[in-house]
Amino acid sequence: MRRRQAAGEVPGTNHRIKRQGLHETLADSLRERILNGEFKEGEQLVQEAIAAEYEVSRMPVREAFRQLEAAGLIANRLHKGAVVTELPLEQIGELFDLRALLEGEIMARSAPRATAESIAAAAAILAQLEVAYRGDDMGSWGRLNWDFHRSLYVTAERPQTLATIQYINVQTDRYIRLQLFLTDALEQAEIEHRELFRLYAARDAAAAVPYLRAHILAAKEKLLVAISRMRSGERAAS
Amino acid sequence: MRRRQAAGEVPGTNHRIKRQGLHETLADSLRERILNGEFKEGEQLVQEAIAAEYEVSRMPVREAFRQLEAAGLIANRLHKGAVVTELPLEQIGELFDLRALLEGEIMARSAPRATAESIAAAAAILAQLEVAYRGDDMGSWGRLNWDFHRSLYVTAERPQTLATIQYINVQTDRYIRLQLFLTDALEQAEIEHRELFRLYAARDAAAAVPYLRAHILAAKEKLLVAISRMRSGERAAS
DNA sequence: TGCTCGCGCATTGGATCCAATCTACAATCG
DNA sequence: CGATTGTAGATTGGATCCAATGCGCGAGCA
Repeated sequence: MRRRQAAGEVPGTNHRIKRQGLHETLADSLRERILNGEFKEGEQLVQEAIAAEYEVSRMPVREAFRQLEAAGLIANRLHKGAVVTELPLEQIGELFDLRALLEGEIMARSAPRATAESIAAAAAILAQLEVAYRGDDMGSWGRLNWDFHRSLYVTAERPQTLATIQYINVQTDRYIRLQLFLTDALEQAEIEHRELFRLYAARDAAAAVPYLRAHILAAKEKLLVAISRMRSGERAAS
Repeated sequence: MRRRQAAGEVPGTNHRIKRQGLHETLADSLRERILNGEFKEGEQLVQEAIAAEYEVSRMPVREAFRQLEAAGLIANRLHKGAVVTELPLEQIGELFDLRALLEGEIMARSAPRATAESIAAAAAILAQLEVAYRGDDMGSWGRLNWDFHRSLYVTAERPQTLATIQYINVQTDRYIRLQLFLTDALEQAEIEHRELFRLYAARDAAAAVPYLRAHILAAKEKLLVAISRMRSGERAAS
């Protein structure tokens, strides 16, 4: 990228452009690649290599790395490079416990405040989610899954809680996507999503909260089994 | 800092040195200054000015800014500089609600697991805290206050939960320190800390959890009153 | 043969230079 | 006289260069 052409911009068609720095675009791309499992746990990321791949200097890569570090996806060791973080099994489980706690809490407040608009918005995302599901489009499934959950929470008007939940969801996302590869949990998730939406649209917080918690904790159990199998398999292979 | 002398290092006395990059040292210093209220809400931070003040180039400042942005203390607007974030009153309250929820949850697990060592460690920090209190040393009081709370939680062995709590505490810290200036809440906090420690040392989770929650929520109420008074005062003055 | 010291390579951290962009103010035109 | 445009100053974003650090390998010595 020698002379300024900010990624996806086409000068003639600019109606609503992105207005974000190169490093941010980079961070988005790298985050997606980590969450999709392209960069595996423990893998080292070399600034020079990434910079060459995207045809930029190392500078925006450095800044992107800092953002990813703050998001907990990589760890920067002084003068020793960055590695994709690897979470022990208990901590993955702990993240799901946190989600059950926080998402339950926010749902208790958001469901009674559901509006016609918020319900329509959630329905639209759910539809996209099912399309992605049937199309085996795992890349967008991960993002849409979070978008759906989030669409159920916005009416709570709790930005700090939502931000905290989002942070935790980023961490769990890559393991969830991994699980979708390994198990047939997707079908079950689809059913639960539909029920979750139904309860939200009915503004039935008393039913939605325990259902949501069960949804998250069930995903936790399946996931932990899948990961522990996979990891012990890897260990045996190496 | 023309030729390499990493801030606080004295070459002859290196037993356990910090091993951290300049940008990290900078981030620590700037964070402390924001939390202490030296940089007020909404105030703009100019890279060049900070760089000149610390006698470094703008580069480590840029990296430090990114860390602070990730911590939620400043906001970087593209080509428009960084400003210290300002939270609306409701969101400050929300942060305290989150703390009550999460710290209560972790205390329920950590108190029964208290060990002689963890109790001794907490007692030591509590002693330091009271020294800082009597010495009117507000700078270290802020840090010690968090250290004390944290020392009560380590036995829960929930690193992700603890990290989340820490993140939220960083946000609330500057308002707490502000409150200490404005009110006489310190004395009350000291009493509650002592009681909190007593319950933890007795491994009485059933009593400690509600007491802790009440401790946090009481602080919330007092703080919100103090801040709303201060802000309306500022508005009237301007 | 085994251990240690030192040198060289790989990689990151920091400094400096240049480009891009935002703000504000002023000049010009209707 | 007001609106709009152009231009200068300020400030950040990106590129390139240099310094520092960590690591591995091989030479040299006991």
